[in-house]
Amino acid sequence: MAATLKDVAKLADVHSSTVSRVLRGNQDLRIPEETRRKIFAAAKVLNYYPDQTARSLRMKKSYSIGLILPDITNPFFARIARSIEICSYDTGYTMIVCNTDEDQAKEDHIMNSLFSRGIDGLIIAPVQNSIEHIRELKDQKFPFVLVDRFFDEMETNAVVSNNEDSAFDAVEYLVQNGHQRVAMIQGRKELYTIKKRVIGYKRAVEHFLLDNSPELIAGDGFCMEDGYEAAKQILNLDQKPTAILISGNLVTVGAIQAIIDMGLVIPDDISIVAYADNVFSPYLIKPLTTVSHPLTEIGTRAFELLKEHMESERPLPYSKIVVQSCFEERKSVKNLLA
Amino acid sequence: MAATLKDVAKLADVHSSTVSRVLRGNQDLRIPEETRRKIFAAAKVLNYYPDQTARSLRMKKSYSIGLILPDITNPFFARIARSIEICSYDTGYTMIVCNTDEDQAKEDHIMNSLFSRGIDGLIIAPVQNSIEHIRELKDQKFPFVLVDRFFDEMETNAVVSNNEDSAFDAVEYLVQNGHQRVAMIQGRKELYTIKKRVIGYKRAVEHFLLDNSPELIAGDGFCMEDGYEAAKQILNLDQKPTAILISGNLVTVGAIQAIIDMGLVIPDDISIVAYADNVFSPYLIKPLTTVSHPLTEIGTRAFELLKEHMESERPLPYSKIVVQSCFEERKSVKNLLA
DNA sequence: TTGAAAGCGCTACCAT
DNA sequence: ATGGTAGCGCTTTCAA
Repeated sequence: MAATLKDVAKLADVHSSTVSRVLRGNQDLRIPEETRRKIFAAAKVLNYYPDQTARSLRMKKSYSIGLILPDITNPFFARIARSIEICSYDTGYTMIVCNTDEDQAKEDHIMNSLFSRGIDGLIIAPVQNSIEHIRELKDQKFPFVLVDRFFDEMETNAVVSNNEDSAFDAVEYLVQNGHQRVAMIQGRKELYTIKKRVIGYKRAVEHFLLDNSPELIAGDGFCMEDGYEAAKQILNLDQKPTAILISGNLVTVGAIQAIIDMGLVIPDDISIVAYADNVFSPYLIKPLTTVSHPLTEIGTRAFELLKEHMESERPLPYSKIVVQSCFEERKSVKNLLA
Repeated sequence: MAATLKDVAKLADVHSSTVSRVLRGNQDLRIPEETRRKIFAAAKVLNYYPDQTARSLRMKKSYSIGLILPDITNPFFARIARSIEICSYDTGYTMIVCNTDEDQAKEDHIMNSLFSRGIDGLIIAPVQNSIEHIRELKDQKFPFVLVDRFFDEMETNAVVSNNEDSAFDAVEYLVQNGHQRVAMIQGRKELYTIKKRVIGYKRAVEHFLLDNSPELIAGDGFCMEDGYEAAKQILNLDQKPTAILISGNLVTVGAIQAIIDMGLVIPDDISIVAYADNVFSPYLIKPLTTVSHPLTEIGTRAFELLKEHMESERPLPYSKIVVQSCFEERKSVKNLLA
């Protein structure tokens, strides 16, 4: 059995409240060196570690945070989770990760379970089929930060990427390389980030007067098969595009596979720009021009923002932090003007 | 503020202990339907959720488990973590994941922190630079399960793969395809699983009377660069091998890159069998003959074993579960006999 | 069938 | 400078 404060107190021949004070290191109270020494010695002998459960109950603070993500198996979220974990570890918080699989009911259930466990704060990439439980967080003034996703209709803390701009920029880059017909394989349509990318894409198409046929936007879902099918569909159009903007790691692999299967060559026959994570790129043999997200920064800033809100006496104003995507030029885009 | 038992009791006009009994659903006590109804109604109205912290303190059981892994960012461990999380979620446990980065000091610290949080059990892929803290778990009769790694000198619960056999089998497969000089790029040398694979490889080399030059074993570490360097080194030997057995996802990518850079073609010039996870394979464009691990099964069985031990009244005997690797034949091995 | 009371281990307040 | 004590919210005996 683990030693308790009382055990230490008995061994050091003082009262348990004194032990608590000494071990918590309350500076302002001057405690004789002799007493401190006795107590530390006793704690050492008994290998005393404070019972966090009791502490949490008493202090109404658990030094733990919740992290709710779609799926930790996705390298994108794994990397964000990891950087949050590092921050938590460094500052004495314990992080509890849960996965929703994009299931709203599961998200609701997880949130309740985390609350009954007394988390001090929450970081969440919400499913976004419902907004009520998030609104309740606001109402309760509970500290939380959204990551990767945002509710445009509601002010909250959030750390998100500039998806709309990065999609616009990607198309602009293709235009500068002489492309006039640019397709998009979008990934899961109803997702916040995807919607933003599509908006950026459309804005660019309009702005640069590109071919705006609706068939140029295809795909739904994040599996390899989704990418494979969408690419086939697009490349079988009468008016084939010269370039494709692709969203999603596995979608990209699927699309490349389709291109190979159709006997086409990147970038000679078709140019590619992909939203693909840096964690993912090493796994690919083909060099790829990519738009990627600063995942470590997203995690770090989300944690810092949360910490600020958790440790503030009074409610703080919300911050929406927009991090910049990173564009990396590699040999998957042909310059048609050259 | 969250509602407490007392709040519910007041609203339902009964004592809090009665509420506790009813809400815990103690069957054996017959409580009038009327009372139950009142209590459930009150709980509903107040949106009551039990305070797990208080419950844990009282019951000396937290319904939480710890999971200590090298790095959740590694798809191998991410997949194991995910399957354990699913099991936990389904059975009402909360899982706390921590990463060691293969740092023994960090592992020790994490274990203490998890204990002071009152976890009921632990699943761990240990760094293995030290064995003392694991021995202590045994001494304390604390429920724990090792995954992926094992201490040959100590009996414990564990779920591991048959690395030695799978390496032997992989070499045998190459022999059956006519290969007589088989190299090995080993990954991080001092790792338990790697040592086992090397033993299996060496046993096969001896058994099938293959070229046993020590230069045929190369590499140390799990980065792409490690794989790249090791492959170059091996392929620059005077007596080049005809096949390589590679350990590690990124190591494999690095090795393939080196092969491409040297102007060689797989499998025409060099055959490859890789220890690569199924989660990883989709990311590769080149088809690869692989040895992979049943990650979901590893996680599931580890959790089930842990649960058995956590919920048993008396200490149970330890189980070492060996799961079978999966060999998948694809077009990266040339048949020299054909 | 239900209420009263003790106590899990800790911290913080009030004494001295 | 230190001890005593109350109480966080819950479960669980013991009484009635």
